[in-house]
Amino acid sequence: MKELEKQLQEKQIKPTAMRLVVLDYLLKQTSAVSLTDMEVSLKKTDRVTLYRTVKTFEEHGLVHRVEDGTGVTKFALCQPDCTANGHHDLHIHFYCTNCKETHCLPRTHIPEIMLPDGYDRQEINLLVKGLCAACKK
Amino acid sequence: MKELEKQLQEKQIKPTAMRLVVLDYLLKQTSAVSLTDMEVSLKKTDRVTLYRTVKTFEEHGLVHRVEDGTGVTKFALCQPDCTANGHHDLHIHFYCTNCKETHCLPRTHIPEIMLPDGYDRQEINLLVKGLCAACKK
DNA sequence: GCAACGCATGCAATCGTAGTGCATTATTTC
DNA sequence: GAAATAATGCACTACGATTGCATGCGTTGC
Repeated sequence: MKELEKQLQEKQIKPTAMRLVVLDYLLKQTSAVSLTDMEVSLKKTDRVTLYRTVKTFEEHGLVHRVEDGTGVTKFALCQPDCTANGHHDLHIHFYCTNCKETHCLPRTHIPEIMLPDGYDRQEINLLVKGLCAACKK
Repeated sequence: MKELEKQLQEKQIKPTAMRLVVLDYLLKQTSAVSLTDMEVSLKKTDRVTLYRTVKTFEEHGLVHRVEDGTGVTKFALCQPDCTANGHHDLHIHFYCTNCKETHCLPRTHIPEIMLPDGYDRQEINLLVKGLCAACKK
């Protein structure tokens, strides 16, 4: 359990009981989760507290927001090199149209994008939809 | 005005008064619009009717859905080669963090994406966030 | 040890968008 | 022109995001 606390403190997040529970939960996930997912899995937790917890995590570079086109915001743990100053999650997000799960594909990288003159890039979001490896079988 | 009707009929959409108004509005836009945008601009229109109108348009390949990470669905006219059988809007969508507008960049194209083994691609969504040409000045 | 402070938590409530059901109106077909 | 079909408008529901406020808890200074 000390390990969890350490992870929070490395990101300058005070390790409260709630936060440890949420971090522990996130570490166990294989796909990005919505607030509702968390709320259902972690009984006895208030939705708003979860909302603020992941918000804190996000602000400190521990989780990143995943937009998968469902209109529901999902969250997943960041790569270790993310900080409060900026996220570096330049990987592909994959939404499976069958199982409805959204996976981070951290081994992938986003190719160079050419923008028209005058456009200034700050962030890139690449979402691929299709069938995941498990559902394709 | 006959021109508008023709555009609808080419996509097998019956040209009603409402639909002509919506198409006319969409043709005048330089960025993707939300239902609320339409509702505000087109007075006297019911939100649900708009909702169903763009849904019809989408099903017939006249408009495509734009996901810009704001959680609000936006719509923009398709390229001419889209049909009811499939959209071919493989261009970049650009969300300006300053003016909050979302532009289609039809001249761009999405580079080849390498997915891990087992993943089956059906659709790609590439969203770039930053400053648009107008806001960068 | 305790008082004061700040931050975290939980509850209630609000807001905005998406979506459905149904009655009414318009349009097409014969 | 009447019947059938499709489109429209209104009422209402569902749900996620978000804020305000009161309470709880942990830390610090004395």
